[in-house]
Amino acid sequence: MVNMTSDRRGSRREAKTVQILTAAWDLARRDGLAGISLRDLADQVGLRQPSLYVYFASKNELYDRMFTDGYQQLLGALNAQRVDDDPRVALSDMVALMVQQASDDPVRHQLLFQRPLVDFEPGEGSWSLAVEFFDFATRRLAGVGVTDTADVDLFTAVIAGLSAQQVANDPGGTRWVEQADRIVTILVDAVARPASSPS
Amino acid sequence: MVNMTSDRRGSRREAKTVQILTAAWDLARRDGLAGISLRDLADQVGLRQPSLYVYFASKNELYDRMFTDGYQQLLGALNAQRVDDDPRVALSDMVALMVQQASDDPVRHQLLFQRPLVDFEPGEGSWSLAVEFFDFATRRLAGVGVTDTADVDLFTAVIAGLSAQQVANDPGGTRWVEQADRIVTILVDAVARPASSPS
DNA sequence: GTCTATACATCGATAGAC
DNA sequence: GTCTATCGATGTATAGAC
Repeated sequence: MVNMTSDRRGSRREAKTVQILTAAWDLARRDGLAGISLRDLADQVGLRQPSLYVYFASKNELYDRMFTDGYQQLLGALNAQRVDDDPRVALSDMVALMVQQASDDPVRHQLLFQRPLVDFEPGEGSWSLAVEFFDFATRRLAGVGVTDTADVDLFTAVIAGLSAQQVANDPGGTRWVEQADRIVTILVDAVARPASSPS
Repeated sequence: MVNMTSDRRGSRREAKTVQILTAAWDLARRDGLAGISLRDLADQVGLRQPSLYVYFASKNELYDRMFTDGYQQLLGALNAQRVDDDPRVALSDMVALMVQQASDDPVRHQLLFQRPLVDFEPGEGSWSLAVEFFDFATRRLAGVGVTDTADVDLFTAVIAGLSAQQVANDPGGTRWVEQADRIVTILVDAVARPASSPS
């Protein structure tokens, strides 16, 4: 029993799958995630609509592949970023990068962090990447001493808020990206010494 | 020329319109905003699908009415809230109320503050209510001395973030609502005395 | 693996009788 | 103002030939 999907003969199939996935992201950026039509998608990759079912068992499976693909892209960007020696700067860099990523690809941000598709629920395997991402962020927060749930909630809200405003009111820009360092500094200071106790 | 829409004979029509609007919100909460079907909507109000066109010229006009209706609801809640003498507390109260409102009705929050419908663009008249809301928030921020664009951006991001997290991760709860007062205090303090200048 | 053909459902919107 | 009937488009998915 050879593994048919990972040996040499599977490469063509994988390449086509990647091509379809890329076209799906393009269509989602144009028509919205829910607006992806399998006919349009097939046209984009030089296939007839029913032929897509050779590569994906259903539209839901397509969304699932996009979901994992999106997290892989995001984790790739995070891991490619240099980690500053100062944990606070490292956290600020991560927050700025995440807001920047949301600004660069609002549709991906929407699929990963909002719940824009009523019928779509990510499969079990897909969640592992989301967990991996969450662990990454948790470690960065722990680096500056933020471990309490309430404190973590503050930071997740700030990241979500900067991203949401960036996407909704300055798509492609940096208006809220530029606020990342400032607000992280403010929050870290405030959480580090809880009450307003002047030294 | 009498005004047919506001005299006594118009009341039946207005009542039916309100009934349809209420049913539309219910359907949106069940199937999502984009998932509203005019056939389902007609069923809910005891009409046949084509009869809805007596009250709304198109599905887009229905969304437009929901948009203005949503802002009226939100402004109503804000105006009904007691205004604390302390401007900082008044601001905190507003932020907490907005996050609570988002938690109570995520679909309304989605329609008013995100852009979930690709084809829908609010009509001119509808934006006036959005402006009215924005002015309301601006005045509260000015009360604590926040007028610079960058500072205002910080607060709008925080409100958006608390709401987004509340809706996505604790719908119907108060986990992020409870963070409103704390983060407003932190931000007001930080913005009021910009640098970290110990007294 | 790709195709043609098609089933089957649902949608928004319009025409015209009553 | 409400209805029946229907149009025309679009959607996912399947059957079966090649």
